[in-house]
Parts: sequence; C-alpha cells; structure tokens
Amino acid sequence: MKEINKPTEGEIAILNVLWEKGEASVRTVFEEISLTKESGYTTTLKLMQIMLEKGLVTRDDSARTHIYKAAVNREKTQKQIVHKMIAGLFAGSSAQLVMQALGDQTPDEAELAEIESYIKHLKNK
Amino acid sequence: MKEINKPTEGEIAILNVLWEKGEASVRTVFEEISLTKESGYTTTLKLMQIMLEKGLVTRDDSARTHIYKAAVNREKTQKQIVHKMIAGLFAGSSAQLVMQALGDQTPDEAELAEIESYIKHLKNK
DNA sequence: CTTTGCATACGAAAACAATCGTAGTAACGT
DNA sequence: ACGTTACTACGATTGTTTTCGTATGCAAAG
Repeated sequence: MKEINKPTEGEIAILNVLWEKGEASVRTVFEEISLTKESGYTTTLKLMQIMLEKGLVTRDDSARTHIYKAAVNREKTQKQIVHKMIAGLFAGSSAQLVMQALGDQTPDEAELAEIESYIKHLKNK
Repeated sequence: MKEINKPTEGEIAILNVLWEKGEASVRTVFEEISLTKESGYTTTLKLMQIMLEKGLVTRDDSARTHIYKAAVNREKTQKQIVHKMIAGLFAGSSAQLVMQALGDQTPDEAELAEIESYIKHLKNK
C-alpha cells in the first residue's frame, strides 16, 4: 500500500521548481525560491535531503554537485492536495471550490473556454 | 493592517463547524469533529481558546458554557486559502486548479451545470 | 601548493501545532 | 447537603517543520 506522503509547504515550493525545470541542483532551486522567500541556502539543502529520505525526490550524486529530480508525479500530487482541500474546506463540494477559484482572479477568455470544453467532455460520459 | 492569519488545519475544522452552525459551544464543536477525528475534548477547547486569542473567533462567556462564533468570513477565508494554493501549486493558473478539482471526483450534473452558468456569467463581463 | 569558494552532511535550536493531564469550580440530581 | 458530572483554564509534553551554524571536502584559480 502506497503511503500518502503529503508534502509540506516548503517541500511543495521545491517540488514546483523541480517540476518546472525537470531537474536542478540545490543552488538552482535555492535561487528560484529566494525570489519569493527569505531563507538560507542550507535550509533548502536540508529540506531537499529530507525529501530524498522521504522519497519525494531522487538525485544523481555522481558529480560533486548533486542533481535532483522530483520523484512524485505532479498531477497526482496536485490532485491529492486539492482533494484534501475540497474535503476539509468545502464540505465535499468541488463546485464550490471551482467557483471560489474562478471568482478569485478571473482567468482570461482562453482559460474559460478551456474549462468549458472540459466540462462538456465530462458531461458526455 | 489586515492580518494574514492563516488558520491551521485544526482551526479550519473548527471554523467549519462554526460557519455551519452559526454558533456553538465547545462541546458541540467537539462532538462534530469527533465524527471524523479522534482526539480529546480539551484539545478542542484549547484550540478554540487559542483561536480566540488570535481573533479567529469571538465568544459569549456570560454563561457557564461559553458560546463561540466565527470571527472571520467564510468566503474570504476560503478565498485566501485557495488563492495561496493557486499561487503556490498551480503557478497562477486557476484553470489548472479547476480542472484538477473537476477531474478529481466528478461532480454530478447539477454541479456541472452550476459551474457552466457561472462561467457564462464571467464571460459576459 | 595554497587559498578561496562552493558543495554536502548533520546536529541542534527555534518556531509552530496539536494533545493531554490536572486543577478548580459551577450546576445538577437525588 | 453531597456526590457526580460538565465546564474552563492552563501548563507541559510531544510532534512536526523550518532554520541555521559548523565541520569537512573537493576543485579551480592564482
């Protein structure tokens, strides 16, 4: 049975960089994260080491500078978190979440159209 | 200055009960929470006392049994959290969140229709 | 070769969250 | 009136996450 390893907030930030870039060194991740958050290099390093232990990332340590990759699937992880959120905050109604999300910061036309067609797709099932 | 008081998970569970019921005693909240979670009465009590300090709830302590109310707006709080999530986990694309939410656990026809009409509404703006 | 800089490793503190035990007290049933 | 039950208060413990300081090693530049 696969254990549900809910990444922490700090871990998610790191995963985002790895998902985005495919792979990255600690420094690269650190610099990316530093853009929005204030903390030291070794903090990111430590966090990534912990994530390695947890199996959230893998790394190639054949070279002096280790290169990390996400070991968990992006969509799957997102789904986990969103699901938890729907359950906890929206009493199981995904519609509520959706409308909250849409109302929050209206997406552009293209995005709306995308969602619409996705809904059509769902209805024809 | 508007405080960025992000409630913790345990606090959200309590807020949900208060939002749902309008107001409630610790015991009422505790019993509601006990349905899904295992922990002691005083844990809920303590948490609610902390929430009072943080300003997340108010209470009427004129009677022996204190009655609590949520002090933060439900939609606003949901919005805060969802927004944070979109920013952190979906790189600013609410459409992605929406589709993740919908794909996660397909909502029923009624919900889909509701969302559709909501999108139409957004487009005509 | 030596200095300097960038890497990793790791322990430990700090910050935050959740849990519980115990004490004190008001209310209630009998 | 008395024992039992239902509350609140609050300190202390435990658990988790984040943060940093320091040790150590390698490698490139001078």
